[in-house]
Formats: sequence, structure tokens, C-alpha cells
Amino acid sequence: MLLYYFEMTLSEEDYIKAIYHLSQIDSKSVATNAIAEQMKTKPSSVTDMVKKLSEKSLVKYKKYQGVSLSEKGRLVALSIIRKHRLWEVFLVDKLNFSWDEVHEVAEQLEHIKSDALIDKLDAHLGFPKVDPHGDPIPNKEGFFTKSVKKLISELPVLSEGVCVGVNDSSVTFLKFLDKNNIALGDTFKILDREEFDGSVTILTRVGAIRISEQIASNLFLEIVDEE
Amino acid sequence: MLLYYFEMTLSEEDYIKAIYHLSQIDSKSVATNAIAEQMKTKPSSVTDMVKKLSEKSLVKYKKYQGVSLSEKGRLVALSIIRKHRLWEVFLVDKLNFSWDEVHEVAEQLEHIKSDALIDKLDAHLGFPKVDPHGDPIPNKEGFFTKSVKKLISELPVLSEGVCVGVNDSSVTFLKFLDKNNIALGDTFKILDREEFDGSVTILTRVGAIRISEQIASNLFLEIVDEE
DNA sequence: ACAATTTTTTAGCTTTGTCTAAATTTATTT
DNA sequence: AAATAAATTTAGACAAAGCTAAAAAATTGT
Repeated sequence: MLLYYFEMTLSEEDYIKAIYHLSQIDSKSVATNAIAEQMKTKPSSVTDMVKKLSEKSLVKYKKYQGVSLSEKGRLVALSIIRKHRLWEVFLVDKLNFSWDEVHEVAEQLEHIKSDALIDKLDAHLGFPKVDPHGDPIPNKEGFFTKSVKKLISELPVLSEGVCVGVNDSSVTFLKFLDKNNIALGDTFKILDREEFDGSVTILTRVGAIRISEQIASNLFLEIVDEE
Repeated sequence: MLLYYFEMTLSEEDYIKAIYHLSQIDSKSVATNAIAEQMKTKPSSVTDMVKKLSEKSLVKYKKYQGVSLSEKGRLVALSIIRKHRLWEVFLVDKLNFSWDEVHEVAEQLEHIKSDALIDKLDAHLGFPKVDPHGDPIPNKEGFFTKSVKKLISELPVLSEGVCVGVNDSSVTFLKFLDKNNIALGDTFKILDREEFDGSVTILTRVGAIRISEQIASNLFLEIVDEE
């Protein structure tokens, strides 16, 4: 990816990433307050940093008008996200972390600066396309397939995919999954959906089971999607 | 290892490591100027930092008298060195970096904070005892076998070990090694040494070869040493 | 439309880690 | 043992990234 030839501080990288994520949600320009909340800092600090990023042409910024990433800034964000997600794959696939333990460590690892490292890590992991949560991994040039992660409740009958995450990570819900032999990494096929109550029949390792609409709207599948 | 319950900045960690390495060379207390040179900073900056480290009881410091690590500081240093060397093993064994490319990246990775990460990395790598340069890796408690890395010229006849490094990394020397089928990772046995000129006969993969004293004093072996 | 509220920015201060220049202590040398 | 040199510390400044409090702009409600 972009090989940005200018130095970026840890803090600058974090802001760029925050702005990227917020503009994914809201598409238009991002508010100072929103960034402050995301970064757990004060709006006045955000203003300062945003000015700095603007001078480096990483963001487009006009006073009182919010902020959005420039193309350069977008590529920086994607390079950080690429690193974050590759490290998450490493932590889960190679070091046997569970998918919900990896975020914090990946937040640190994503700032390591070495293009050779990321290239070799990518190869070592077999050029994965998604991270352990089913989120797509941008390639070196910043391209990635749009989110292929959907809730079971949003998918048509006969869809097939790998279970990559939950919305609700309460103990009771996780226990339910365990009891029904549903685990991250399993492949499911949606066999049928009842109009009546939205309940869904899915094919799992251990056969077909029926799950309620409530369960279906808490389980993410990464769709097996030819490119 | 020590799980130090206080926050340490990146800079503090670098100073602790520098002081550790300098006191290995000189054993007694370390001079402000020496630290400044190692850290590529100014003596006055060192004085400031050393005061800070002293307040955290990581070093013993008296004005104008140099500085040495406290036991607490020594354990911090060893924990950083442990991380550095484990990452180096990872980079070489898993990502196929060559042994002389890894230092810079490991300098970054050594600052990642997560005990679970290091434990799992250690296990993933098969609990290695030495890094790719033959330097010993401290265990969690900060214990490690004393340096097992010696120059061929310093070893007695019949010693056996794995070639782990060179002193002189000039192109001509590396080419010589290549031509004689000597590579990092190879096991050698010292068969004979000539009193006359210090030349040494060693057993390699491809048979016995004679190397000059000059070559012998540029090749490090990690001794195969039962514990 | 204009007053009240919310959002954003400015101004000035703090901490961390650095620097330069000057002062002080220690070491060396005759 | 005094003089010179070298090493070390102090004092004062600076840039980064944050904060608080106050001012300014934008938005909202009636």
C-alpha cells in the first residue's frame, strides 16, 4: 500500500483511523464532538489535531464545518486497518487467541512500521481476505471487497457462510451457542425461514436446527462469495 | 516475568535497556555520556531521564557518580530483552527474514504490552532458548543461561555448535562463506587447530574444510550445551 | 426572527522528552 | 597542589498532545 513517506505519530494514526470509522457510519463529514467521544478526549484537543492533519493534507477541514479524509488520508487509514486485521488473524490463527481477545493487542501492533513485515505476515497467513470478525482486509493498494459480513436475519434462504461474530456477547447468549454446538468458524447454510415469527432453520455440523429471530439477528455470517 | 504494575513510556524502556547493555560491557556504574551516545541524545537529556527513573526506583543514581540498574530495573530490562529476542526468532523462523534484517523491527515489537501475547508467542515458537544471533532469551522470571555464543577462534578443539553470526558482515566475507557452503544455522565441529598460524579445520555439511585464523575470529558458534 | 442551546474554536497552561548554553564537579596532568 | 580538561548538572526554551475556561459560530425552538 501507499508507503507514506512522511512520519506519522501514533496519535495522528489513531485520529485518522477514528475519522475513517466515523465517516463509514455517517458518510458525510465528521463532527469534532464525535471524534472527541471516539478518541476519549476533549473537543478542543480534536480541533488542534485536525488542524495539524489538515496541514499535512490528510484531512479536509473548514472551521465549524466538520472534517473528512482526503484521498491520502483514506489510504493511510486503510493501511492501518490492513495491519490491524492481519495482526488479528495472526493472533487467532497462529497464537490461539480467541476472536474476542485480540482487539487491544492489535491496536498496538497496527502501529509497527515496516512494509516488509506486513508483506511477509500476509504471506505467512496465506493472504487472508477477512479478519476473525469477518471484516475484510484491504490489500496493499487499499482495495477490499465490501463488507461480506451479515446477520443471519438479513440473509436470504439458501445463503451459506462462516459464522464470524456475535452482536450480543452476554454470557447467556454465548452459553446458548455452546449448548447448540454453534462456534465461531463453523459453516452454516440457511435452509428455511418462517414468515410467521422470523425463526430460521440452519444446517450446522450436527444437523439442522431452528433458531429464533432474536438469535438470528445476533449472529454474523461471512458470506462465501466468489469474487 | 515481573509484570511491572507501573506504566512505562517507550522512552523509559529504551533508557533501561541501554543502561542494561552498557553495564554488561563495563559491569560497574554507567556514565551519563555513554548513555547519551548509545541513545543518540545529549548528556543533559540523560540526566533528566535518569532522575525520573531514579524516582521510580528503576535505577540507583547519585549526582556525578553514574547510574546502575536496581533489581527492579534489571527485571524490566530483561523483560524487554526477552520480548525483543522472541520477536527476532519469530521474524526469522516464521516470516523468513534473514537474521541480519530483524533488529529494527524487533526494536518496535519489543514495546508491545501484553503478557498473554508473549506467553503465546513463546509457546508458538517452541520455547526457544536463543535468538537468531545466538543470544540467550531470558525466561519469564528473568533467568537465562549465560552467553553460549563464542568465536570459533576462542573455542577448544572438538567443540560443536551452530553457526549463529558473523562479526564482519562485509560483502566479501559473506561471499566467502557462500562459496564454502557455510550458512547461518549450520552445525560445525572443530576438528583441529594449527598452533603455527591459528587456522582451524572444521567439519561442515560438505565435509572438513580449513579456515584461516582471520575467518575463525569472525564466525560465532552457539555451543550445543546440555543444561 | 431571535433567544436559547449546542457545537466548535481560541487562549493559555501542563507534561514529556528533548535541546542549548552556562555553571559546577570530577579527573588529569604537570 | 594548582591548573587545565573533561564530564555532568542546572536553567531556561521548545514542540507535541493534552486540558480548562471563555468566546464565537451554528443550530434549534417557539
